[in-house]
Amino acid sequence: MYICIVKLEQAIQSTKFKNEMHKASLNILYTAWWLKTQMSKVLKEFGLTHEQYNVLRILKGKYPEQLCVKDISCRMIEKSSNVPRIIDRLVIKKLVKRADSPTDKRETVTTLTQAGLAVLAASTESVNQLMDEMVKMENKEAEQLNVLLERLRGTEV
Amino acid sequence: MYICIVKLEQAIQSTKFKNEMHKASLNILYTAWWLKTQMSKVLKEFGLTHEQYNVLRILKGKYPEQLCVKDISCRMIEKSSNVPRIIDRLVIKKLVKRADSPTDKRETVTTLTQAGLAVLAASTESVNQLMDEMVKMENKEAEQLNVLLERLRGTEV
DNA sequence: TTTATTTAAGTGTATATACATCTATTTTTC
DNA sequence: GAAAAATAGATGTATATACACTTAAATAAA
Repeated sequence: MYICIVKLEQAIQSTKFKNEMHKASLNILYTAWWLKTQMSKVLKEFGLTHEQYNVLRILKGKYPEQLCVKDISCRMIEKSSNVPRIIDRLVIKKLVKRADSPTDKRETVTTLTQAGLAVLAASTESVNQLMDEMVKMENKEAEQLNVLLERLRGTEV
Repeated sequence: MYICIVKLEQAIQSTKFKNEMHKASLNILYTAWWLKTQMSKVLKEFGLTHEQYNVLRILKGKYPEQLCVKDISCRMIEKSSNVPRIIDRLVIKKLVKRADSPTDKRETVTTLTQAGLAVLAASTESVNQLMDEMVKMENKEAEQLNVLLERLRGTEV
């Protein structure tokens, strides 16, 4: 058991921020890293990486439908993830199976195996349990956080 | 010019969230990816990666002091970054110089070169400009966001 | 219908992440 | 002061990221 570093200032040993928005952007990057690290520790027990888990969840969302690489890519949180190679590794572990698309010969379609469903169910339970233990936040606060994050991103470039 | 995807639901093509906290965690991961992607586009013009830029900023924070690898590591946003190899690449580009520590023969100390200072100044200006254009957020809102992010992380494990 | 364009996915490379291991020091302990 | 433990950093490997490029197939344009 260890005490988590709470304050950003402690976490990155810095107190000099240009303004609150600058601090917020570092805070988001740090919090994302923290979330991923915590989750990865749990997923490792199931032999999964964070991104492999993400692909399995996406496949589950449409199960038993078969999804092509593009359909998976556009649902990924990190868009630039290299989905074909993540699928390669899931195929080796027999958690998904891949086939040629019947309608478009360019596409390959992927779906969960029974093993994939089982591993996903078990790992999801562990991840949810971790989140419940780790994050003590009121529903109202989480709602507010969602609003602020979308306001932050909500603009044209 | 393109319209950014604002809503998380659109960005990851999903509307099924366990609860607001689950949505918030995905929202943080997505927003962090979005911020890093936007910043990396700017940094690429200076031949820098996001992590190389982070190391340069940390060195600037203590300049002209020389920092050992450990001092840099503990200030990184992503703690597991492999600082020795990031420094390797910055040395090749002649943006930093590395020397043996006079006080501890195990340590190597790193400091910015004049070129490093110049590249950092120019790239920081571009990054700040991007952030100003991209993120339209009131100071009060950013403050609130910081409070919520730290509440999210503020717990024991 | 033939060519041109677009699209889907796979491949290659440099960098980064995550983690384990190794070596050379320094510090601690006896 | 010598042996044990801890620390700093380098190194190796598998996976992921970011981006450019290739190939095959589908679609659009001529």
